[in-house]
Amino acid sequence: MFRGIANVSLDQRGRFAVPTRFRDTLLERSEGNLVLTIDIAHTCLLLYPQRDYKEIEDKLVALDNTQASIRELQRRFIGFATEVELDGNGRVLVATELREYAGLERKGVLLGQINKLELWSDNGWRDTTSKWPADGDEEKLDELVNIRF
Amino acid sequence: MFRGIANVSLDQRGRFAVPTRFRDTLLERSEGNLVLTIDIAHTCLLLYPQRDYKEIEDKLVALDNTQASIRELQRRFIGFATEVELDGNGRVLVATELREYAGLERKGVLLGQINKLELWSDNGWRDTTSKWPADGDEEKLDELVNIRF
DNA sequence: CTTCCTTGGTGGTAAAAAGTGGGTTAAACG
DNA sequence: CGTTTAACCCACTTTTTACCACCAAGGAAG
Repeated sequence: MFRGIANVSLDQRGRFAVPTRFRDTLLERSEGNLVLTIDIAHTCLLLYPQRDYKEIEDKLVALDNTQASIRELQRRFIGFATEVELDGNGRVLVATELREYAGLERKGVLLGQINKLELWSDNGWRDTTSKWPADGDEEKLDELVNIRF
Repeated sequence: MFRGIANVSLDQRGRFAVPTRFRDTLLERSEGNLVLTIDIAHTCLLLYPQRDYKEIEDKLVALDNTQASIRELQRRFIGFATEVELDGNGRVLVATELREYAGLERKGVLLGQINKLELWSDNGWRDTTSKWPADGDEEKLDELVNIRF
């Protein structure tokens, strides 16, 4: 599945080339059907093979949406979900609304995260990374997880 | 497994030769499949035989990632994980993003740490080592572990 | 002590692959 | 209908990567 980091650049039309390292996995798993949506907790976008997206969407739809907060969750995740596919050169077109959400202009960062790829604007990514490693991370780690790295 | 320290130098492309002392172990255990990622708590990189990496990744993926801090953890560890292999001369290529994270330029230090190798920039390593041994460490040690060195 | 040979480390080169830009056609939108 | 947006495709440029060759150091043998 997906792991690793890559810098990408968007052209004037808002397209970016998916690095080949991810492309093969992507095509194999999705047969070309991808879904791009927003991350409901962070200012980045998420690119899923369709089947992996669907899995999550199904769970989300099954929730009790008389609750306003769940309604809101569905609205965002599903509302922004856009079906995309790779063009002949392995590029994905990012719709204007999605670019705006993530603050994407010319430069972005693509992160492999197992079942999906995260797409950050260069600025957004810088902001996130600049916060770590932070002092005390090690202690926090111990509280969070019990993994020996 | 891995132990010991070695100085390495990176060339213009960011490659470094794995000292032969580590190389044999590395190849034997990994069949050439290695994973290089960042240390989530320190400014150094970690080089794992793939199977040892996978073991950790699996645990990490199993965690509940609706928690922001866990998500962040995955983002770092998995997001930077890059599959690498030794070239014909026993070298490893360190991607630009990883070099940046660790502040790696021309000189580095490679440290054996049982299941992985740590790769520090010379400066990063100097900073770390300059902080120890500190007065009182012996007392702290007693609190932490019960080992007679 | 000197020379040769082996082994590890370094840099360079050329071929292949990946990425980028843009022109043209087709489709959607107002 | 006119205008804008997206899809498709072609061609160029840049980057990557595999491979080769050289250099330096260390050890063994004469």
